[in-house]
Amino acid sequence: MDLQPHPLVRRLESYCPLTEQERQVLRDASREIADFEGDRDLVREGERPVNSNVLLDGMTFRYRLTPEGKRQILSFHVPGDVFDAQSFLLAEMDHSVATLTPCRLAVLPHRAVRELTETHPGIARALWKATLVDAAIAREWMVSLGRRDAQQALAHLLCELVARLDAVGRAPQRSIELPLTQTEIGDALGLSNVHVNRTIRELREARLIALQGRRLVVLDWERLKAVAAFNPRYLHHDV
Amino acid sequence: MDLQPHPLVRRLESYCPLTEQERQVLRDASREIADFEGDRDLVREGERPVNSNVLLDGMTFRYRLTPEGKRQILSFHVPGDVFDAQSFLLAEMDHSVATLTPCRLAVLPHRAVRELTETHPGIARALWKATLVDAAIAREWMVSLGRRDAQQALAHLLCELVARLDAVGRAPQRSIELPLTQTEIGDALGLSNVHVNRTIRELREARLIALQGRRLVVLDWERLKAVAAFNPRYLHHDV
DNA sequence: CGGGGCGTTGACTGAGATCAATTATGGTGG
DNA sequence: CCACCATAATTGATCTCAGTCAACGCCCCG
Repeated sequence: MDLQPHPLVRRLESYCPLTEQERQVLRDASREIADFEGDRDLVREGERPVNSNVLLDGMTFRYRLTPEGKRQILSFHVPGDVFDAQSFLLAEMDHSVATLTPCRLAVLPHRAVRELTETHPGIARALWKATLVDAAIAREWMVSLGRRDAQQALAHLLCELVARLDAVGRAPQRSIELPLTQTEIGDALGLSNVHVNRTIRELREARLIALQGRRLVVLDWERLKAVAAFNPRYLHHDV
Repeated sequence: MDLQPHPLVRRLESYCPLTEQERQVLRDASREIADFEGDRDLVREGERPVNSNVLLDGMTFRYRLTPEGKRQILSFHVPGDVFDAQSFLLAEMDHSVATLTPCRLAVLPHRAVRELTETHPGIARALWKATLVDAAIAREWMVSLGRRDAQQALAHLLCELVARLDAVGRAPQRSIELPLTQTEIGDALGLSNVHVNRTIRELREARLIALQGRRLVVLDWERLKAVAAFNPRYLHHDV
């Protein structure tokens, strides 16, 4: 029993039980660590990466740009997330990935992933499941983009980030680091930065949240969840 | 060489080469066929299905309902799609699935999927890849919902459906069966049925499409793609 | 032939975008 | 420690795309 288990092992184990041998080969395969500064592309649309990555520390996001220069943010990633497992099977990137903050990654060469998954069906299943949860999160965002108003959508995003960070021990007292500009929040929710500002003010004035600088404190979790109609089922946290 | 290969085998083979043995066990595992009428729920949010399904004929869609009774359609499915592989690994449904038209399904009991994927890493990889393409399609829809206007979003949806149906031989002359009401199109794109009606008229008057009843004919594929800024990369059709 | 679902159109409304300043804030160099 | 700069947050005024409401027509099916 590690006191601080490998984040990848911890995450995959939360999806499927692993044998001690599987844990060990996972640790071996992800020994290579890489550090990146904040606000920097890690992969770009159209590229063909040769590694997948596990986020160990920091925050990243996926995005697409339209020809008119608009940006849609497709997901945010927190420590423990395997944010580009898909590049192992889908050769060409259909979106870009960038850091929000300085980040530490564990590098998983596709070659190693192939070997791991062919030899250990349990690892394959756990990685597959990780990508399915990722897809479930994307579907939930579609509901925000299509059918929730600005206040509901913002509340929902905040609930989700608190829940996901809490699952990796980074939301003490429902307070989290939120290294997002209002423009980035807008690009995630399909809103303008101006409207995000006004919507944050609404939530603040309703005493649901406190948000200053990069720190979010949820003041009234129950009411925030109610505004968002937040049901964490889609995060598939409890097995 | 089958003249009319099993749709599941054909689909998975387009993702990863399979051995003759793998093809055979896939055929064996999906012998059970089920038929359903149109406009009927196949699975509901919160349920724990014991089968996955391959769509053989007809069209289905995923959706979520908000507490206010609004509906967001999350995806459409065409023959060959494994539209709920996720239920194999994520016990509880986070959305519902319904038929648009009368449908024929091949039933894949989770038990069989587990055995297949544990014994045949190639099948596991192909099924995994199918769910990754599904996620890529969801991400592309997020761009429509968040950052495309009604005309761009509608054109993009039509391009996607034509491209996906064409890949399974069901879009001769860029003409397809489109068994969607304008309300359903709106629920997919985050628009009202009224606005969908007006947007269809725009595309019709611009002589980009002809749409009567359930038949869509693309009159000017190049211009329709241009309006949508449609780049089929995200469908990952060519290997 | 009558009714319900769907498509179509018009009139009005509204949530959120855009434009344009102005005011924090945080990092930097002196 | 402080002036300086760029970036981000905030606010007000105006505009617009798309929603809502309401009516009517069409068509299929019983």
